[in-house]
Formats: sequence, structure tokens, C-alpha cells
Amino acid sequence: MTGMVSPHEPMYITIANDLRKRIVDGLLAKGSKLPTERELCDQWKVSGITARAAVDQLRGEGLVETRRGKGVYVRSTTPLVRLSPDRYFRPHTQPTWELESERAGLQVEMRHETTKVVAPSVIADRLGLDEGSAAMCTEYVFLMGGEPTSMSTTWEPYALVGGTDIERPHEGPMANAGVIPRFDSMHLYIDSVYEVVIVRMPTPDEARALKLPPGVPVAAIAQTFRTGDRAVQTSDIVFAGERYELHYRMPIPRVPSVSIGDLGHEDLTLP
Amino acid sequence: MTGMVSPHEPMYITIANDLRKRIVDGLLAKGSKLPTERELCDQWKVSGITARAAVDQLRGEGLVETRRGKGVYVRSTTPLVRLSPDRYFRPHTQPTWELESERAGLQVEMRHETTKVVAPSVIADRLGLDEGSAAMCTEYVFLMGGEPTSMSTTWEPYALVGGTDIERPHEGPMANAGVIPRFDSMHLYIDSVYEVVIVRMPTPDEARALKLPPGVPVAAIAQTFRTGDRAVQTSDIVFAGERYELHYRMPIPRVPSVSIGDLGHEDLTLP
DNA sequence: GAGTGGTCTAGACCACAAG
DNA sequence: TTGTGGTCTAGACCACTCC
Repeated sequence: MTGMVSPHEPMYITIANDLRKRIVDGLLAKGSKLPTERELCDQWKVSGITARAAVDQLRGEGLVETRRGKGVYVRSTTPLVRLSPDRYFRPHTQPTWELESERAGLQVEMRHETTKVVAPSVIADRLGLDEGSAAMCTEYVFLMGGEPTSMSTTWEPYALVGGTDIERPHEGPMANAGVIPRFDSMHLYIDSVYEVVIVRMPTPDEARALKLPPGVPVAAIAQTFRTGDRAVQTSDIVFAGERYELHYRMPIPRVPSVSIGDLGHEDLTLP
Repeated sequence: MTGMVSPHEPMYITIANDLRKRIVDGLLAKGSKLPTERELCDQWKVSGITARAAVDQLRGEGLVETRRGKGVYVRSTTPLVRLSPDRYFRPHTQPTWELESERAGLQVEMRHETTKVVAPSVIADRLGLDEGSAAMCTEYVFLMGGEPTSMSTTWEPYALVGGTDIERPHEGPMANAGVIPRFDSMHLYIDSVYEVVIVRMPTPDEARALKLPPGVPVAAIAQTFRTGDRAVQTSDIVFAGERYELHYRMPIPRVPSVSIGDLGHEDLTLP
């Protein structure tokens, strides 16, 4: 009686396919409003729950976003920020996040809080510290255009920074400088960074902190800066998916195992 | 009469919170079965659709997986495969995917098909070719333990490989060798790889091809191999999220802009 | 107040898995 | 055959947004 389009294809899939086609074909532009659920009920002769299932389907694909009391809107999926491959090169007077966000033309804000803690065991492991060692821990929330887009937690060995000018990343003469010039000022010259990226759905806490609509994934990065074999800083970083592009450029040595070494992978526990 | 836990908290959220706690506390182990929807209805005195909403919530968080006719099961979220930072180093007689999957102790299978095509404009752009240039295009599906885990499409300029021993990546003397030794054999020595990673939800096509349960995100990578400034191969790669860890190790030059160059980011259109 | 999405009821039938 | 999740009905009330 309704569509009966194809046997075995649920009605809500049919409706979702129709809406998706209109989105990818550009008939429904980025930011535009979809038919209301009640309009879908009338047009397709289905119950509210079926119309809703169609919208849920598209939301799960990250194509649309629902706004209570307003409607359903086509999401913009264009990444806002490029994390460039030269993000760790010197000169590096501005921290990475600030450079990158300004490149995207967005107002930038950072909230942070530094405390002295006992390093959690996975962190002690990443920093090459003994169990129970102290570390300076800084928690960050980054906002772009007023919206939170990433959060991270950074640990530095207290044995390295305790009692120095850079004990707290955002105080003293190197306040707000990036990690590289901060350690440069201690004559600890960072020469490599190791990153492990995984893709997953956010925890409810992360979804709340990053104001992620349902169905939006995140990239979680475990990052460690080293000078030689010594780890000087490690971080757990969570990015709102679809807002960031991560760029990597890696040289490929002409002969086996030069310069970067052949240390194999690292075992990093991810957030 | 039911839980009445807190005002304003929807019942399905309360149920989802309870189930999530039992999962993260380990009371419900990886792979174990959750209460059936009907059991949840009885235990919480709610209708089926509410019990279902709770399960949908956890599925959207990637915590559980539904199997029709069987039940709801706690997903294992441990990544199966590490893509190591030395994955592009020489010697490189085995292709990357094979090395990495075997490292994970899984049987590996690759399906591929190579055709000569006119390079799509975004691909021509990435390869530095004129519009309408020909390219050799290979489509891959990779399976681990019988399950598809990633898919990719690779393009190489026909002007470079056409009529040579390596025109088709899986035929001839260098059949099934990795991209680096293949081009080595042509005296084209690849010296850098550029990768752009984004995180997003799969398209319905991708979800079907990779057999992804609803709510599982993917990593999409645009990858280009170069010898000097000349691009010799570019790929669009899609990984099932939570099955891969991407590892990167990058040297940080002691002085600005050495060795790797300071070419800035690249504009790569992502799949 | 009118319109929107969010939650919910109390059922029903279907498709699939397993004994 | 029984039990599971998947889809669906025809309503209802609530919370939020905008006028």
C-alpha cells in the first residue's frame, strides 16, 4: 500500500536512500533543512517511528544533524583544520593547535589546567619512568569559533621539568610556547615524534565535552616526543572526527634503516 | 515505579548506562551476551522500543554488536593490526598489508582487479597529470581471517608504467612485490610518502563491502608515493575502524626545513 | 501558540539462528 | 519449534525553538 519498492528492503531504508540521493546530488545543500518527520510520514504513508528510523540512518552515516525543536539539517563534512606534516618542524614559536586553527580562519581558545600527579602506569611506561614516578599533567580543551573540537592530556616527567622554568607549560618565560622550543630552552632538543592513531566512537564523556552529535566518530592519538631515546612528553589526544585532516609526510630511506632507525613499533595504550 | 532514577533522564539512557557500567566493569566480558530485549523489557518494565533504544545507544558507541536471531554481544575493541612506522622502509619485498596482517597472526587474502582508465580529475591532480590522462587503476579488497578489513583503489600514471614489466602490479617479474621494489626495478626510487587521514562514518557501500556493523567508523587515507617531485602512485584506502592502529614516526629536524623539505601541506581530496 | 524533534506505549508480524 | 533481533503501527505526551 505504501511504496512496496522492492521486496525485503525495509521502508525506512528506502526513505533514507531517497534522502541520501537528494543530498549527494546537491538537491539538499549543506546546511539546508530536510522534510520534517511528519512530512515524511505524509509523503511516504508511514508511521512516525519509521520516518524517524530513516533519519536515524542518515544521522548514523554522519550526513545529517538533528536539532531539537528546529529540524533536521544536512551536515557540512568538510574538515575545518589541516594538521600539516610540517607541524613539528622548527621554527616552532607558536603551538601546533594555534597555528593550525588560525590557518583555518577560526578564532581559537584553549583551556588548560596543570597539576602534579603520580603518572598512571601506562603513562609511566610511555615515558620510560618507574612505577609511581611523578609527572606534570596538563589537561586541555581546545575551542574553535567557540566550539570545542579537541581535548588532550599531556604528561612530562617531573624528574625532567620539576623545579625548572618550564615546570608548568603555561607559566614562566616560555609560557605558551610549543613543546619543542620549551625543551630547546632546556637544551633538550626534541628530534622525533611518534604517533599512534586509532578511530573509534567517542565515550559519552567525550561526546559531551566535544559536543558531538550522535554518530560522529573521533580520532584518538597517543603521541610521544623524544630526544634520542628519552621520552620528554607524551599525550593522549582526541579529535572530533570530520573536523580534522591529519597530514603525514615521511621520507623513505634509499637503503635499509638509516637516520630514523629501525626500532620497530611501540606498544602504546590508547585512550 | 521502574527505576525513576533521575528526573529528565530518559529511561533508555538509564538502561544503557547500567549496561555500559556492567561492560566496563568487566561483569559483561568481551564476547559475552547481553540480556535479550525481552528480558530488558521485563526487568525494567519498559516497552520493547525503549529496550531497543538502550541497545541502539550502546551500538552507536561501538560497545556492542547485534546478531539477528542470536542476541546482543559485547564487542572486542582491540585493534588487530598495527601499521608500523617502518612499513615503507626497504627492504620491502613483501607488500605492507601482508607483513602487517601476518604480524597479527591472521590468514590473509587479497582480491584485486586492474584496469586501464582515464584518471578521474582529482586523481590526475594528485598524480600531476593532465586532465584526461590514462592511468592503471587497481581495486583491492583485503581480508584477514576471512573477514574483509580494508579496501583501496590505486592509480599509477600510464605514461610511467604503460608497456613496462610493472604495468600490472600483480603480473610479470615483480608480481605481488610492494610498490617500492616495483618502482626500484624501473630505477624510479621512491623517496617519500604523503598520507592524509580523515575519520568518518562509512558510506553504505563501504559498510557492505567491509561487513561493518552499524555504528563502526572508518579511517580514510589518501596516500601518494613520490620520487623527488614526481608522484608515481596514489591510493584511496579505507580501513575498518577499531581494527587498525596507524603508527607514524617522524624525525624533527634540528634546524628549519632540512631533508624532507618544507613544501607545506598538499590538497588531497579524500574518498 | 504552533511546529519541531525526543521519548514512549502495547502490541504485531517478519527474518534469521539453532536445536 | 522456539527464541532472537528487525521492522512497523497509530497513536500519546514532553522539551525545545521561534514567533
